[in-house]
Amino acid sequence: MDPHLLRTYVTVARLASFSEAARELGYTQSAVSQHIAALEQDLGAALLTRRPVGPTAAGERLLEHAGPLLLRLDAARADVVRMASAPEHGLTLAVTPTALGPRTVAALPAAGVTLRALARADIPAAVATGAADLGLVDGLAAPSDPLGLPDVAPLTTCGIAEEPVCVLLPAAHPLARRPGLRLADLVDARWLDAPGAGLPLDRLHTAGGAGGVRTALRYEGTDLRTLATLAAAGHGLTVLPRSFTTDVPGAVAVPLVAPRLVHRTELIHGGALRGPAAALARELTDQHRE
Amino acid sequence: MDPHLLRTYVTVARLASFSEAARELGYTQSAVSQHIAALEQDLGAALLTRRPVGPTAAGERLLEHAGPLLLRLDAARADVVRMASAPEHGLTLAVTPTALGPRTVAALPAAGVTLRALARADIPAAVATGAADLGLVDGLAAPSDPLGLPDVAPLTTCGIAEEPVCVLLPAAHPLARRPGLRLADLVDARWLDAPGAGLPLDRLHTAGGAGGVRTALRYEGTDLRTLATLAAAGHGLTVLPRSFTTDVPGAVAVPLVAPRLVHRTELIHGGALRGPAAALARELTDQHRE
DNA sequence: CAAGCCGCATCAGCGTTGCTTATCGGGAGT
DNA sequence: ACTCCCGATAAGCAACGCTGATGCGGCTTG
Repeated sequence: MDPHLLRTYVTVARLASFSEAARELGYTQSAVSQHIAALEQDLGAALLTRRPVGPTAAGERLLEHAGPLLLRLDAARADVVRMASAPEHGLTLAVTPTALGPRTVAALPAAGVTLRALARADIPAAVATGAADLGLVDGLAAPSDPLGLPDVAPLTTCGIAEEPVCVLLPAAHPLARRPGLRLADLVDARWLDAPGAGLPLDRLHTAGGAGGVRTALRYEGTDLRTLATLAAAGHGLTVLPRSFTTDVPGAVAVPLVAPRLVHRTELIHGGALRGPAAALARELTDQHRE
Repeated sequence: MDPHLLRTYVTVARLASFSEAARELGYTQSAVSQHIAALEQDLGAALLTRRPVGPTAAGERLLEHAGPLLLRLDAARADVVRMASAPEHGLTLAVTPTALGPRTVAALPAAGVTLRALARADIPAAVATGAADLGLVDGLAAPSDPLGLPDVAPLTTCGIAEEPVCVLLPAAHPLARRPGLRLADLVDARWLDAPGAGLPLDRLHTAGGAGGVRTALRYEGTDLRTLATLAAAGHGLTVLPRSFTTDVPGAVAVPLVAPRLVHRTELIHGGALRGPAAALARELTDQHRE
């Protein structure tokens, strides 16, 4: 199974056309046809239906494998060349929106930094393939428990910050005066579902037990300011790390005391840390250790 | 990066010899030398030191990637051909020692079953590569929480059983009369460390907080009977799923009530379930649902 | 210290693979 | 029914990859 063949296969499957795939890959249509034929003969199974072009059952299966496989391949290549090439001057960070706490921002070098906001699931891939030098991922976890990240490649991750999480309530909310909230107090509440903002509610689901969390409004952007404003206006509750809950007019942040969850931020990097990336990583981990 | 080249690279690195690797792979020494040269040129980095032969820093890095990569490749091939080939008559199960509960044993077909006891970390790989049709993995987890398994390939897992865990104590132990035990009661106790038996203590570590679990005796076998006997003789405590704690002379099993952990068993399988494997999987999951 | 040997690199030769151009066959739209 | 579009197939050619032979450096041995 040549990765080359695999790549043309996924291209054909994506475009649903041999000729289109050939154009995109810079081959002739004949070559693509031969690639697919070679793959099918090698695996002893039909992978594509022709006319119309589409994956068979076995082909669907192969597609599920192909993505991670090619990703890992890129990751391996990137990781090795990174060790041999000269340390770069710039620094690219892949981050989830809520992973950039004030302390982290303060630690950034003054110039030459590129921030790339991504969905949390894409950050390991970005770091692995070298699209970013470092990744910052956050999430809800039990204290000192690691976040479970998809292992697309052998990456190193270490926690760099943990802080309490707060529930953001409109100031007029009956529970806004409480010193602390238990999730059980909020079983009847409506939530803001904000999958793009990095704090998925499903972690609350599983931590809170069987009761489903009901969502009032779904926000697909990544801007936390908007999210906080929505919460203040009473469109639903949301959980945020404490340092993000200051200065939200009309809203009150109440710490979540049960279940015991913290907002945890992890730094993730490949094997070779060189140049400014190494300096930043050292600083962030040292801060946490202190 | 041809997987072929990768395979010869890991072989050379493992045997620390070009000629030996050539012999094992059925190539000439010349071919192996060319393979390595091609890889090094492709990646633009030296991977091996010659005389003596050993991986460089970049080579070490590549080795870490190569294993999972080749595994995934095998898994993809196995998964696809499994969909196309005729359903087999036999049935191979990869299991951890404690994953085979009495209910599971009862559900096995009368003939044609091969059981393969493996370490838990190897079971996903065995299922992915087709070395086993189904895998049974157990572990300690919070109720209805999935076990975190290494995702070597797109596999499907579903829980098939959960049962309380018990601490196995010598009958004479001062705590043996208690109706239930908290882990906090046992901070001073000595434990049996049995990494091969499938219930690693480290899960207790993380669940129980910072305090280290001190081990009195390390048992590297996989036999639970021996483990139970050791516990009964006072060589240390151990945790076992309840159904494994009956009929241990001289020992008493006391349920662990805090932290709330259950012994969870999961069934793991690839994409194509056919023949007896499908029947068994259906039965086990149905039992659990009821 | 010198000779021999072992092991990796290099080179020339050759078979096979893999890509291209050209052509065929079949299904859909007009 | 004609035509267009798309994928399969055939022939040709270049490049790749393997083999066998040779070169060279280091380690062992007498």
